[in-house]
Amino acid sequence: MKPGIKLFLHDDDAGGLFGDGKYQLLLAIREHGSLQEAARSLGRGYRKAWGDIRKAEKALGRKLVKRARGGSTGGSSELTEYGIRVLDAWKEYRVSVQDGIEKAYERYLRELIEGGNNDR
Amino acid sequence: MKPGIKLFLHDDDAGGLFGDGKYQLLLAIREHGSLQEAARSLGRGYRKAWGDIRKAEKALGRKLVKRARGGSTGGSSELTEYGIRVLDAWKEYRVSVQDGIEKAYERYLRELIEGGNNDR
DNA sequence: AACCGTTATGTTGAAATAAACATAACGGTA
DNA sequence: TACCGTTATGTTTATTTCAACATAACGGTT
Repeated sequence: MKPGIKLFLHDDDAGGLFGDGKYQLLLAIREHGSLQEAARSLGRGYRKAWGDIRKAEKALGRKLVKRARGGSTGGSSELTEYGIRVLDAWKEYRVSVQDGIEKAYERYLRELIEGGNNDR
Repeated sequence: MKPGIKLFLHDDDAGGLFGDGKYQLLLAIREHGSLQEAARSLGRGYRKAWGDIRKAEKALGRKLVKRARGGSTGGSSELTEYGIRVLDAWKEYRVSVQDGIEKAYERYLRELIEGGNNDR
């Protein structure tokens, strides 16, 4: 039994505009230079991945990925300057929160949840 | 655009063994003395609520709610001693994490996400 | 111009999750 | 014993979410 979290950005109504899933996608795009490859590397299907970054960009009102199609390579995708900044910032945010959670779990819940006396 | 979280306890495979939803349910049970009423007050349907506490109890290996059926009142539900402890601990845990998140958001993301220069 | 791999979308199917419906069991009270 | 409101479950339907399938557009290369 362990504590888990889901982190995301939301805009009142719609949920999940940005989160760990999209973060990982950005990461993979940076690494592979292609949305197709990025999606494949995450086992996620291109269609979904494409829709995800589209949604995130719409929500943030800024482009995260610079995409090109055609050409000898078929096309490519790379992060925009802003995309890189978001990627890096989210990483720090994530780590910071994760750290806080583990400490809080330790302080408030661990003993109660995992603690010994199973009277019933 | 605001930061959100979902907190839960999980056990490797199965997810969502305990979380804010079940926390609120416990809260409502304590307040109303009845699972029926608790569910109704949360607009959740008795069947689901019942299954939820069942699942949580199984996951934690302990009873959270003392239930009785029949009698002049028809029946009743109240928290066990352990249920109360879990309830209170989760509340503190929740608040602590929420607080940490807001600080982390401020530090790492706010300006980037909500910040002015919308060049594109 | 034909080819290739990637981006760009619509559409359809499958799987997980939750809501809705339907009964049965219980046990004080009248 | 009949009644009532609640707990206890099974079952069936609706909703939401994601995977799968299908095509078109693009644009350097050959």
